[in-house]
Amino acid sequence: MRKDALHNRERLLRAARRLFADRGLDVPLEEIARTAGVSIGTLYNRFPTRETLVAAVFEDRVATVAELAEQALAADDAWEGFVAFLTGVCELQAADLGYNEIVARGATTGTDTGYAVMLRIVAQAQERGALRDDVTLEDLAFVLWGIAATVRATFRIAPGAWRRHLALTLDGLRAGSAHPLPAPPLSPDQARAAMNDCP
Amino acid sequence: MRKDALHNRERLLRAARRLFADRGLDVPLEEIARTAGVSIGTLYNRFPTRETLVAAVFEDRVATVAELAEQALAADDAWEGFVAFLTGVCELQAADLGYNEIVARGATTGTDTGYAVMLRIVAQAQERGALRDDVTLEDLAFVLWGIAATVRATFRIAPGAWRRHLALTLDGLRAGSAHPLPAPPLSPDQARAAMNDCP
DNA sequence: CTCAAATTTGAGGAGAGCCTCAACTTATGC
DNA sequence: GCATAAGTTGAGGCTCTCCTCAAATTTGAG
Repeated sequence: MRKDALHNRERLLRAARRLFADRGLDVPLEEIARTAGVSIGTLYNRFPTRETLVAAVFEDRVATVAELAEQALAADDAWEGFVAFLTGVCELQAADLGYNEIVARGATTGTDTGYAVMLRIVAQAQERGALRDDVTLEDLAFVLWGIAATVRATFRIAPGAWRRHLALTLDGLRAGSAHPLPAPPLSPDQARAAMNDCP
Repeated sequence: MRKDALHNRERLLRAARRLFADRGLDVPLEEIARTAGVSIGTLYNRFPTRETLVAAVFEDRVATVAELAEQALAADDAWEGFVAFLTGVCELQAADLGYNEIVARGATTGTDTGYAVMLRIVAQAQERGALRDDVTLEDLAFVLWGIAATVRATFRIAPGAWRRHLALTLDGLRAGSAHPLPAPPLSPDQARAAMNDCP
């Protein structure tokens, strides 16, 4: 790749990172190009679709979440680890509206490795008697999804307000507070499908 | 109002009711007019803005929710009443994607009477020791908001799946399972603002 | 320095929706 | 019936965003 091309790529990523974080994933591509000081044509040269650009911008988050997961699994107290993981994911969302929308569109459960790690977190927390036995990873995904809505809503007005919502939800997830659940859990495929073509 | 005008108004409302329920509030107005067998100009004659149309279509829901609230307040078991109210609101959403989006845009907390009634439900459930003392109506609005996301996602694929999410959440709201909350609650105005200009 | 390959550029076509308004049609009181 | 106010119509202008492509420019190997 030629050096000017690489340079423009960097400028585009910087601009996109900033705009996605502040205004979400639906910023007009033309605006990203303008902010980067580059023409719309160049943007399309480097990133043929919006999706490729989004993927490039949020590439690093995959590693960050994996790291959070490792820490959760290594924690002495299973419940603390579990809470720290969920809190960490929410903090990522609270720091970046774009990442929030990625979660809100179900991309989290999309990656296979991410899925596997989260399964282990749930399993460990349940084995150690911290997390109620009847929840599945899919339940958790929806619960987290709901909190994502609160994170997004309070993004500007009251950063940190989502911590209350998370705390309330966690109190319902503790092993001690379990009451019978009224319906069978969703299969992984069903959950993925539901989140991906959410109206 | 002339009789043909009234007739067209009815046809428009019928079409809008159906399309909003199936596809949400963002259906193109031209499509509503076409479905109603009427021109776009007529739609604009009857309903100058999308908002007036939406308001007319969902007018009846206000009464329905008030009724649910009355039943909740009259219940013998305070917790049962509280649960029935939340369940009822979710069922309304599950039956109508348009109403789901209205809730998801925070219009529920908008009406003053609705607000007052919900305050009474919360207060009563807390006085009778069923609902944990540290939650506010605003907390509840966000929680319900989160569940609305699940209702919307599972709308087609797994109707009823949201009942699990609601049940988990309720287990966190019971008086018995309360652990300290990490942040101060939002004021009513803050909550309203957060929901109304949610990015 | 030269030139071909790589890259950039931005005007413009395409599609979706919103909304208006001047010309036409219909209901209704007299 | 008739006049007229009320109502309907839909083509067309407007805005926004996406995306393409032929012409102009830049890079870097030889």
